[in-house]
Amino acid sequence: MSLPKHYDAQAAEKKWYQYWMDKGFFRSTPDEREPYTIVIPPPNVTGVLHMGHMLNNTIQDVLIRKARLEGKNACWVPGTDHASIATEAKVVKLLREKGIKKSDLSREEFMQHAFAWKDKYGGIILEQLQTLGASCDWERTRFTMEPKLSKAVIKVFVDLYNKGHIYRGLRMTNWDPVAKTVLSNEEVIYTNENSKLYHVRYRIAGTENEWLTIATTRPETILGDSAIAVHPEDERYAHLAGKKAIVPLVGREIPIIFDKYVDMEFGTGALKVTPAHDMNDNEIGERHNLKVIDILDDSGALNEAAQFYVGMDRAVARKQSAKDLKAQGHIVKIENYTNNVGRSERTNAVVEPKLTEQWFLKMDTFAATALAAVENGEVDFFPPQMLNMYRNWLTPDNVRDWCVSRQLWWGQQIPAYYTADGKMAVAETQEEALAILNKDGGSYTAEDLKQDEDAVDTWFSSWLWPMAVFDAFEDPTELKYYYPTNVLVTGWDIMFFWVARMIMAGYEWSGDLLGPELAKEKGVHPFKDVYFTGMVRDNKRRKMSKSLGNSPDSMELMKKYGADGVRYGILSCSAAGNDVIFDAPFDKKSGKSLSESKLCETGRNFSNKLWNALRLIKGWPTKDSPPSTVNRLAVKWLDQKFNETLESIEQSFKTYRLSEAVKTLYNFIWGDFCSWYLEMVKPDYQQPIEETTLEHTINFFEKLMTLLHPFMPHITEEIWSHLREREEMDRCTNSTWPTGGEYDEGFLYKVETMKSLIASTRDIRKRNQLKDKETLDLAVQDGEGARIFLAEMGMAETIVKMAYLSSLTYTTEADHEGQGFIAGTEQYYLLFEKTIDVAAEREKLEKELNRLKGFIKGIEKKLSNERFVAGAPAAVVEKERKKLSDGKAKIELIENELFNLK
RNA sequence: GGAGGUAUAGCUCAGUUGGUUUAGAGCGUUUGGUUUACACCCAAAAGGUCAUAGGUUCGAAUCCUAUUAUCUCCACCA
Repeated sequence: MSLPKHYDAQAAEKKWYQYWMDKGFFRSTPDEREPYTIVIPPPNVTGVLHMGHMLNNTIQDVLIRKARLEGKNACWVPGTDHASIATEAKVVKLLREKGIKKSDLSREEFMQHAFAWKDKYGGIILEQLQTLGASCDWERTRFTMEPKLSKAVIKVFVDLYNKGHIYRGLRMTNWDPVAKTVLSNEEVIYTNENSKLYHVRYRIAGTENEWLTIATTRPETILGDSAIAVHPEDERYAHLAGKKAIVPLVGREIPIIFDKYVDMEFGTGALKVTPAHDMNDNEIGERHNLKVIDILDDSGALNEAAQFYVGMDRAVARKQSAKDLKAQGHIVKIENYTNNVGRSERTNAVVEPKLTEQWFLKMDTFAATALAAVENGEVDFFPPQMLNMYRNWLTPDNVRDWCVSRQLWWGQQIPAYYTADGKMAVAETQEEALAILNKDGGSYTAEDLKQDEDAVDTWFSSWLWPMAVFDAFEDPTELKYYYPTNVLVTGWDIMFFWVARMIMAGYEWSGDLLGPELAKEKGVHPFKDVYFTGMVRDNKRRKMSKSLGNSPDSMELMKKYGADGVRYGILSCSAAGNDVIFDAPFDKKSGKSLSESKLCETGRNFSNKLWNALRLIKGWPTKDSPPSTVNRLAVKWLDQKFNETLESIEQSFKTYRLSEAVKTLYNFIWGDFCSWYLEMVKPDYQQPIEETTLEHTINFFEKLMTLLHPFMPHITEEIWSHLREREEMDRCTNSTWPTGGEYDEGFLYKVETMKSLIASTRDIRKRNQLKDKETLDLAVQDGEGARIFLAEMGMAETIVKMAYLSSLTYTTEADHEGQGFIAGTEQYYLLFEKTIDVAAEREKLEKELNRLKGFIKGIEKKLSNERFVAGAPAAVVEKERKKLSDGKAKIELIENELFNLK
């Protein structure tokens, strides 16, 4: 059998993913095993896989695959989110391109278009996740707007309403006067625009020539003024307490009020208050009980209430009013000014603040519950400092009621029904609404009812996700097995929008669904741990985004480096919670990101390294004879080193330090296994290896593949299949996670000393232009330390083999040709004919001597401090003493060497 | 304006409750290599006053305070 020189990731990845799917390895149904559950943060149904998804889903896959290897019932539920605003915007845009206006369509017609579009283009991202190797149970794929999930949303809305948590109220919203609709915050784009700041003077009522000057960018709204506000501590205006001012043009008298909101530094320090047309003015108006005078109609033109310029557009009215104010002597000055103007994403119209009726969810008790859940440790955050941000958001001062209504069609329609005569009922169905309305003898019919036009906020469906994916609101059977989920993996940017709200929902409903006993036993939190990933940024620290073009094409990356290579690349640079700098270079011409990455290249090279280690082993003929001492040492060492490494990896997993875990494995496999172990046991060319040593080697390789499998599933599966003859269900994917064992730190340290000894001989060869293969003699200064060190089984033989020596001998001579060096605490001489550059040699040794002396001085200072010896743990003191004696031994060696150098 | 994070080698980052760390890895750089597994490789080297200034401690990259830089979220810019 001959294996090609390079590993073909493309072919292997496709083959194995199909195999896993065919064998149902990712399928999960409740059984007697311990469950390990993750629900995917549902990506936007119309989205494509970007770097953030890759990071996020690779992490989830690592966790779920590890759990599967540990024999747990691993269940990873995939799905997509309907993302109401983004998707509706896309559909509206698409329809517009076809010449269809949303306003010409009925709700039903629009929804048909939207669903058709979703069916055609939606879900691409799920296929892309499969390319990445995501081991989701695809039979469980859910969508936040599918009928069952929508039903749950409606049920929950009604429940909250009946419990008194939901109310309807007026709220300042962003009004698009062209589309004549309310916009969500996300649909408003703010840019700095040049405008003018008008300083307008108002006459104080009851005076002839006393004025108060305000600054405004919108003089036309003067017609809707209800007050003038100044800061309560502003001495310039203190005398105006209780006075009134006269609004120019209309001549209305308005109070002068004092409010801390006013910035004394800005303009004149006096602010005109127009509660109907400004968010802040509205709040001031509420505090001071001011009249709300709405002077604009739905299209942004002035209405009757304005008295002047009626029917004129606000922009035209602005210029006209400025002209008129000037003519009447009210304009003090006009400045050029740059301010932040919000425009509609859809129509580019300047957004007008407007009061509209919205639905709200009271947050106070929910917020307290969600905060307590994390503070008392029922939910743990990783990294833990994320709790600070969470606390800050959920503190009562910062919590605002959640506006759950959105002026959109793509979403669950709010289950509120109105009658023409102003009655309202909230119910899951129209029939139930009728029943409520007719309870006291009414006689409304279905024709009398009009359902609320708005849809609920997308988050109002996603907050149920961990319960809804198990159809908990219809039948809690599966919930009882899988809930609470083990971990949620998500970005910290949606901590408040999503994470906190899922916790709220979990505490609100899962207790009832699970029943009191189970709820007590398992808890009602939706997940035990939350692992916050960082944002993926480019090498200029900008958030990767489509519009910037700074995100590499994820599919291209996987094509180039293999899914395993990309998984390695993205994981290795992502410590929990820290932002991820993904170093993809830019094309200088276009400024676009190239689909290249050094990190992914490292991952691909790693796959190739593994592949070649396999090729090496497969090429070895075997013989039936007892293992050599070198091979016995190699096996003993790697076995213990494996145990040590496994322990460190387990530790990293416990705290979700996945990048640490994968790097540890990388270093162990590449460095210890390939560069040292395999080189140690490698037979001479075309010579056989002992069967027992080969068997040990294959065992090691197998265990390593299982450890690496969660990170790089395809290559490990491929290698697994070549290592031995396999049954069809005997795959790396469902192999068994290895258990650790004992290791002797002293022994491992000895081997490290051996490694540095060998490295020193290579360094000396290189410095002296000696060929690596040229065999030389090595002499070690005879002494107890050297005798003990070299007495270790196989040690001397391994040094001879790995350092290309002809012999390793003890010496007592002080003077040697060749080059001396220290390894551990022993003095060695690599022997060869050499003219020694005494000056250079002395300089090098003296440098080292000085370093060591400083080192010793520090330790001596420490040890001479009684408080250290008394206060520090005994083990620490002992370690310091060892450091001291080793250091002193080395100093002595160097001083001897210096003495001998003439 | 409110809040939070980050600052360690040229770059990207580790450094887990302060103590075998006068500090590690990968990439990059330099040097050597036609070693029959791998040049997607092998061997080796150089490179850091741990942002700055104080403090706590027997001991600080690690804890505290201030400063500076930088990033993010929330609110807003009359």
